[in-house]
Amino acid sequence: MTHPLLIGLNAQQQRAVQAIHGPVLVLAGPGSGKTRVLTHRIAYLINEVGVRPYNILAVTFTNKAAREMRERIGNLIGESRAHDVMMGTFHSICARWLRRDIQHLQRANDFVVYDADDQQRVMKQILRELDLSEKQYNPRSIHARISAAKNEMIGVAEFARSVSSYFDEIVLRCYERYEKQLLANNALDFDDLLLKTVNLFEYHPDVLARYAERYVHVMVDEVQDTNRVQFSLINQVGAGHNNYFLIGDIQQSIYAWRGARLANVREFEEAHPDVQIIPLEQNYRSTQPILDVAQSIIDAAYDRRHTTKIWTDQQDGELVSLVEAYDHNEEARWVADEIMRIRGREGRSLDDFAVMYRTNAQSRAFEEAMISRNLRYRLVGGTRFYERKEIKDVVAYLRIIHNPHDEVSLLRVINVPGRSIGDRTQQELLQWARNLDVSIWDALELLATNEAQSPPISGRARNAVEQFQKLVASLRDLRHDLMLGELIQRLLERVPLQELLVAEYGEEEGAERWENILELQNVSMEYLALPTEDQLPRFLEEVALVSDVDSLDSNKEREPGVTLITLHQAKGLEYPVVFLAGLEEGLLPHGRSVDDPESIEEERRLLYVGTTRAKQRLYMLYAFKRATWGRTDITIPSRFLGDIPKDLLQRTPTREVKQMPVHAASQWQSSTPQRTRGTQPSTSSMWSGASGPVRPKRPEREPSAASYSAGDKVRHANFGEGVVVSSKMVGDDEEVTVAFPGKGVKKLLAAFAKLERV
DNA sequence: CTCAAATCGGTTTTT
DNA sequence: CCGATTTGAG
Repeated sequence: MTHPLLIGLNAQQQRAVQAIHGPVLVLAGPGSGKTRVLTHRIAYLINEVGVRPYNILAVTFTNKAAREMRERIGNLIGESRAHDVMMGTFHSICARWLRRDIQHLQRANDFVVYDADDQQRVMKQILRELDLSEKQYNPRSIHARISAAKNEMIGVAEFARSVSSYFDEIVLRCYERYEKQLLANNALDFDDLLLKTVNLFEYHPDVLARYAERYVHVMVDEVQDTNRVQFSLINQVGAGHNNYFLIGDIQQSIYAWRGARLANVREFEEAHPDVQIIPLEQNYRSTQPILDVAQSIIDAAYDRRHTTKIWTDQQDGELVSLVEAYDHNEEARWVADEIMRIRGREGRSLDDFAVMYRTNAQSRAFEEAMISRNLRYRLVGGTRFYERKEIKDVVAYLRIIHNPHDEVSLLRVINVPGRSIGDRTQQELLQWARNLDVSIWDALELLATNEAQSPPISGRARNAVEQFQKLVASLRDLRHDLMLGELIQRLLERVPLQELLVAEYGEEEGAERWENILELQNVSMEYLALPTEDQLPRFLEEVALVSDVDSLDSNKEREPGVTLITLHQAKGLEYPVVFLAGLEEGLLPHGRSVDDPESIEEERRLLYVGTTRAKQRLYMLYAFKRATWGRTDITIPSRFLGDIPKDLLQRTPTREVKQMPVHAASQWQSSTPQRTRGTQPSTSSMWSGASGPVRPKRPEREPSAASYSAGDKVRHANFGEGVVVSSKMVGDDEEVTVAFPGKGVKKLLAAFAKLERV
């Protein structure tokens, strides 16, 4: 008799669920139900094998995946039993462990976690102190280098040994200083969360032993995207019991640029000769035509050692559409229109649709098209909630309440709102603190308690600084006694941020940003259940570690909307209808990857990931012209399109035409998809170069006449009366520029802004 | 120190 | 093109 937890699983999946001893490597294609396998396996281990939830460690790629998996396990075997499984991303799990045990590394556990923005601020400060020009040494690239080193577990000392260029010399000096600074601020950056944990385990085997004993089963999803530190961590924690369960898809490896090593998988196999390798090849997600396209893209890969066949029994389905748009705006408009058509015809929810693209910047045109058609959408990525300036300001206050030595946060808000503590004063303070070898906070305290010998500032500035110190100190006094929500309330009462936002951004946007702060306060209510003194630290930790996809919840309450998302973020997700936009040379493959064959191959896999997100319908789009930075260029369709046999695609015109554009049709059909694997882009011969066939010319869309002209007087619901400065047609929409006395000049979409003529 | 004007420069992808 | 940062005047 089949066990209840195995019902509905195929033979390979059952094998994976039941492989309860020793190292297991599951090589799973897209849509093969690996999440399901992981879920059922955990439930099975607990219910049937008698493993305690507490003894299971499962690492997922996003926090969202962990949350959903926990919920599903709860449905299978009961919430209370699912509760104690240790689940999350590498980063969140390491943060939990460090919070508990970092004192073994002589560090306090009230550390704060620095995100990209904070890291950058530290770097800038360091460049300033080292007297290096920011122009010459870009803080981002220096930090990128340090980050890469940390991912490879190369500390300052080892980095020093491998310096081989002048740039490295500079990086080394910054690296040393950067580490010092983070230590002084009692801060860890993203990379430290992993690296310090590995260090902790390395230097303190007794601490490691506790974890290694506890976690009888170590499971890791998306193992192809792990970097060296993460792999070390897996090996450290898993070595005791040797019950590894690693799931991955080599063809979906898209994170080499942040240190992911495919070699981890190979090394794992070599280190464990007894490894069981279980393939999952059946795809339950997509129709055959979609998989055919995906397969043809991956089959053209330069390195075919890993290409495995995936198959489905869903033979029927629409052919994949290939669409050439005139420019990025038409591309977006066409997608929006097609969504409206299909939605009506097939009775679909907006949740069924996703638009995927290579760079975040591409989302803009889609947003505009959705807005003008009143289609609700959900933008994933871009500026995230916790990266918004006003949110970061509040968070910075909370951070110094938690850990006043956090210099980045302190300097961020010391003059927000304006307290007349300008750059000059700040630099003086900083210098003074450095000379005394104390943190800025310590320096402020010295100043406030009048213990200072020769303070660097006096008069008004000094008074302002002391006021600030008192403010923070008084809030700090409350931190253990007040619920997080109340603490934020007190903060907002004493720091007039609302007024500041209105002053800075105007009535409307100021109110919008204030809403964000109130939303933050709302989020803080989720921590009510924790003991009062734990609320703030846990909140700060999560603020730093949430990713944007995490917020893509499956909440039934929310309004349906089209998902706009980057290809990277789309990994692991699926949608009935998918539009892959901007399949052009320079975009996919991205221009930054063209001189490196390995990177090009990663771009290919990225497209593979994109195509395999689609369940029923897939559209691949490129534009004839694309505007970047206001400059419009003629494009070349992505070389990867040339790897798809023509009979797998249907060309779909973007507008009603009597006949297919002659050139486009004949070109496509006459091109023989003979692949010259890896050596040269096969499409280049088809499209680019003077000798190639002429690309279809499309007439410019006839602009319909603008209905407003300069000098017209109009009224707007929010801005009141104004005078039209100019008006132009942007596609189907009229963009009116209106000057509102006292409110400034605004660009408005006529269809949207509901202007009244006066 | 603050404000406005001018200049610069940036786009991969993310935990 | 748009935002962030720098510069110069008050």
